[in-house]
Amino acid sequence: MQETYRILVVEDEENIADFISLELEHEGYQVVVANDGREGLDLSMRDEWDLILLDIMLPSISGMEICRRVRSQSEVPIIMLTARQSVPYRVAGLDGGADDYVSKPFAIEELLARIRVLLRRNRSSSTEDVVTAADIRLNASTREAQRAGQPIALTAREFDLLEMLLRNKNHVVTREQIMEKVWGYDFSGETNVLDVYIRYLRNKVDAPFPSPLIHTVRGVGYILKE
Amino acid sequence: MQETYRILVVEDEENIADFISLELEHEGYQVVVANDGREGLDLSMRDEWDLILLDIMLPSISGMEICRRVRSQSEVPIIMLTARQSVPYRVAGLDGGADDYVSKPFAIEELLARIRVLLRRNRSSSTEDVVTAADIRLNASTREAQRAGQPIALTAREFDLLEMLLRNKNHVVTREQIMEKVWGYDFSGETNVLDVYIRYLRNKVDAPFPSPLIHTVRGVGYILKE
DNA sequence: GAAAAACATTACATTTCCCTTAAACCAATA
DNA sequence: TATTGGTTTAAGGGAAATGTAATGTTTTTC
Repeated sequence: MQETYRILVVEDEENIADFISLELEHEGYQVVVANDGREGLDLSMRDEWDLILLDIMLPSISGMEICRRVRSQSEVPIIMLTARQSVPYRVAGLDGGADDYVSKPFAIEELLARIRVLLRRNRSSSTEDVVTAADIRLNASTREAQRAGQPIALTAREFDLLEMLLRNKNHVVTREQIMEKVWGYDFSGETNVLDVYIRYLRNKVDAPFPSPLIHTVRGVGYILKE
Repeated sequence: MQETYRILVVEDEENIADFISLELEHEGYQVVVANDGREGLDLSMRDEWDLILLDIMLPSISGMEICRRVRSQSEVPIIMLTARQSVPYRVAGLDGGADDYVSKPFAIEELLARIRVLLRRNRSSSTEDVVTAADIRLNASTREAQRAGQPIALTAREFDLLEMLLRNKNHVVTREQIMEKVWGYDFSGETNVLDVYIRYLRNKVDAPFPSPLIHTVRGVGYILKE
């Protein structure tokens, strides 16, 4: 199973953003575009990106500023984009925490190659453990959960349960399997904790959103799917 | 104690090799030059380098070939050097395993910046003396701590605990992990030292500042993040 | 279509976890 | 030995998480 990489493009010039976005999507990446610095900062701070393409010249907040802010709390690869040819800016960008630098106008093939380098690198070294399905995203290393970008507060048990369902997305998991994995082996016989916790999860994960993801398979267990 | 980085320069044009070598040494790097492909291959496979600068056009064996051979058995950062402007060569270089690419003629400052990026990256995985997160700064060798420039007096245990949290910034660490790492393996069962020391730390590290960095993840452990 | 089974829902009791404070312990040093 | 700074234990409290039990609803079975 091939993971789909999520790339954030922060670029105010629309024709360039469109061009990049189109090319990246053609390569099979999942792309989101932010058209100004404020939006870029907001989106980039959510930890759902495998790579960020950042224009250095932006209205409201500069790319350098965004880069610093992101770096303070994440190791996500960042490529700076800029029209400036001047060396000092390149140096500042790289020293400011960016992983690479491409100056406009650039050949799209080179940009794609540099993206491949950074993604390849992170693939092996990253310690983050992110599990996704549909628009749900669990980060096991920070134990944060979100759906459709919205953070969801989960207790330890709720998180474990959702994680289990997520790791078996599109496959039914039996009540027994869940009880063993989430509650531990020798859980005293008659109990309905699972039902209760499924409800807790549904309240938080399904109720506020249009389409439910947690489905019960009567007589067997539960399944998470769209 | 500051580590000295060892850089291998594989470059056949002597005046360029000398120029680069001189600049790198001026920056405090330890430099070895190989003047042709054969020597470059031997050296690059033999010794332990922190980074390799590789000219793509070499007599006897091409830089690309060396790059592939090195990659097959090491993750050492490689920067390709070349006179070619053409994009396909750049792409081939990057996809062939190089981490970065600088085309001649280049500004030395940019080359230096790119070297810093790659060295910085590799260093962060191993254990470093100075650990930072947000506006916190720990120096493990002098055991000094500061936040927002303000020095903070910490006891030995407090320092170890904060260091552990810092080295795992943005990742939850469980109470068990902390107890093992900071208090040692066989710590007698029931105790709440950790809670107490978390409080001490919060008093010194978080309380005097606007935004807290130490967060508890109920049922799991603690996490340091903004 | 009634009874049974499986699951959903709700309120409530209990437990666990963590925070806080103070006091005890311990080792180094004056 | 007295003092001091650092470390650990102990105890109490509060809030959140967890599990129970009773009741309601839906689906299956006979």
